[in-house]
Amino acid sequence: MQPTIRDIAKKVNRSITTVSRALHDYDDVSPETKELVRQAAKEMGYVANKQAQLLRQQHTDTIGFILPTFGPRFSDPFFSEFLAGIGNAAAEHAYDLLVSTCPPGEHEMDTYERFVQSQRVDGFIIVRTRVDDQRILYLDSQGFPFVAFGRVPGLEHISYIDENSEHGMRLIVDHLVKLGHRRFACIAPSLNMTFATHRMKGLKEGLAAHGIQMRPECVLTGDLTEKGGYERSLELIGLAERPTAIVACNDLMAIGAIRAIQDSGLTVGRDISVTGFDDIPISEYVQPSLTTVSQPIYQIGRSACEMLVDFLNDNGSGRKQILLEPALVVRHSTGIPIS
Amino acid sequence: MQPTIRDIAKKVNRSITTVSRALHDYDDVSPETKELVRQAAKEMGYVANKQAQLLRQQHTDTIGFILPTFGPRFSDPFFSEFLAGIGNAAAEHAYDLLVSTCPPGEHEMDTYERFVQSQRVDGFIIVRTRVDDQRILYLDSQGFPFVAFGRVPGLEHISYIDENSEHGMRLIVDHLVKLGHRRFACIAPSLNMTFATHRMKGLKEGLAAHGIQMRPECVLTGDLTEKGGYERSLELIGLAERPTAIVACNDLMAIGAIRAIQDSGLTVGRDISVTGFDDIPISEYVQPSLTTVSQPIYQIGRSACEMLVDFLNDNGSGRKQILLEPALVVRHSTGIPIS
DNA sequence: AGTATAACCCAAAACGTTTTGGATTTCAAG
DNA sequence: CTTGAAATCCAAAACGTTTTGGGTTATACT
Repeated sequence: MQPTIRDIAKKVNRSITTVSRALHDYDDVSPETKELVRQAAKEMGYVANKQAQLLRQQHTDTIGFILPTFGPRFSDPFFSEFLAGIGNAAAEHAYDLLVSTCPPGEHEMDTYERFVQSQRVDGFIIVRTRVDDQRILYLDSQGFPFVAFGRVPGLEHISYIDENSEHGMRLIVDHLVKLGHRRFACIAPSLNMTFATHRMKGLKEGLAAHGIQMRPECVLTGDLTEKGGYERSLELIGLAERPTAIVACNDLMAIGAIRAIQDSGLTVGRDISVTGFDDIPISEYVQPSLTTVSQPIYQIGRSACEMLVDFLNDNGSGRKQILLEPALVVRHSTGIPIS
Repeated sequence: MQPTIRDIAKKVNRSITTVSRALHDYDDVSPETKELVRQAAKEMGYVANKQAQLLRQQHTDTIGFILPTFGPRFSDPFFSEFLAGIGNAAAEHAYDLLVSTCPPGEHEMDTYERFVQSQRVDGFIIVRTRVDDQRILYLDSQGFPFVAFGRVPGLEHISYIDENSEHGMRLIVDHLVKLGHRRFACIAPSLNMTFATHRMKGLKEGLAAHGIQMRPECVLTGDLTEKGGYERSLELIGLAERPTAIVACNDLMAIGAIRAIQDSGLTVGRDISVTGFDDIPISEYVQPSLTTVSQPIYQIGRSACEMLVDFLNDNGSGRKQILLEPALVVRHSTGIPIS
């Protein structure tokens, strides 16, 4: 059984008040008493009961993060890196991280409501914002603290960190156009994710700037997995007027695309160029290595967490919106089109 | 401000005792009162304050999981899938998941001690067991509930779930030998991870069964990342008597190996065959696709969590050791050696 | 001597629950 | 009418902290 503050009090012959205050270094406790208490606490292996402490203090020192898990084979490296970021930042600021998993839709909001109403967490980190994002609408309406990775249209006041996907996509387009590409295709995620809208906007505007337009049958939507990228790419390859460049909206789908092209007997970077987005570590190792746009996912996780912690402590000073500039990473999945 | 049980009591003109008991469906509350209370609770949007509830009940309904994060670019798909497994299982049993991140070594034990002593979690899930695993030694000595993914030598009594890596490796060896391979090399993880010892044992015994022995310079240790696999493979390729098969102890390193072979101007599956271990989703999509051993990571996460929950509820009946049989997945990174 | 100040200490309340150990009422049986 | 049991209810204690609102003593100053 863990010793309590009461046990220490008994041992050192002081009141529990004094013990508590000694441990918290209040200055109405004599140095000798403080030393005495600290000594005893250490000897007895005392560690404060967090539940009790937090109940009294009326906050939780924990931040919530709900993983939007899609299928059972949920293995997007994006998330483990992001999680590492918030986890480490949280640990540094003595916050705990309460993680829940929940597929988007249906019971998702129940999970959020349960967490805020039962006062289990002080704030949330929201990832992959959506267009009509119920999670954010709800938290915002409740005045519950959160920071989002991703903007959400129509809600400019919320705290977010995001990368400038429009710009990232323009970098990709410029790169491909410079290589000589004119026939573009694209594999987009479902457009209710805001990052998808930004990437598509950047893509279309980038192309428009060069007087290029994608034909409607050339833009398909995939589910962000390799499998999705693979299947959509086969469709694109089968098109009468075959595209020379497939712009995938994330690396995983791009990797699927590479594979589809190879399975069709074509060569990536010659017959068809492929680009990704995210620069997950593996994209350097696939063959050919993937031209993509890098975003510092770990760092974004860290920053998101730190923004939230700042907010919880200072009650909301500090910068609330951050937009990161991405960088193009040219590798070998893109080349001069042969046709 | 969330309403409390006291507010409900006032509203329905009963004591807080009765309200509490009504909400918990005790049978010393009249049906009418129950209905009344429930109605009021719903109207007022009452949700129990979890901190208070748990303080009183002297447990936490949360399980702890500490992610052993190596570098900042921590993006092992293994972990996101495993996490999804425990997360979903925990949610189903109304447990929360407290996740912390901590690089192995140094302060790792502090993190564990803090969690158990501050009574923040009811039990732990431990992943990637090590040979002298301080975490397990500590938890076991404290009688603190946990289940491990991975056995640990000398501690047969602990609750664990593991897959039969020895067998998995023997499947790989048999497959390669049947193809005609005799010159094997291997990229092992640090041998203080128990899964590494099992896999190496399986590998060596499998080879021995065919009268094959690996030369010492042919077994190198990598850090489980693509990068590590790539670098170690370059060394192996540079060897005077070049191996015809590189057995990597996980998929990520295998993917690095594939890349290294290709960068050296050789072809995978002809000049050198490569095998992985884990069957992460991407291994189906690299080129050539990876021959590997599949283990149901998501399911293992689920089971580990369920074992722990069972233990916490029943106080320890039920099966405590599970060993899963892996399956060989033959793809295109292995073939008949040409030499 | 009286009083103000500083230094140190503590009892009790509070946080929001659950549980303990009855108390009261009702009603049927004796 | 008394008794016992069943059906309802509740005051208070408890969980382990932190905070409030003081109290006591010693010292220094007028």
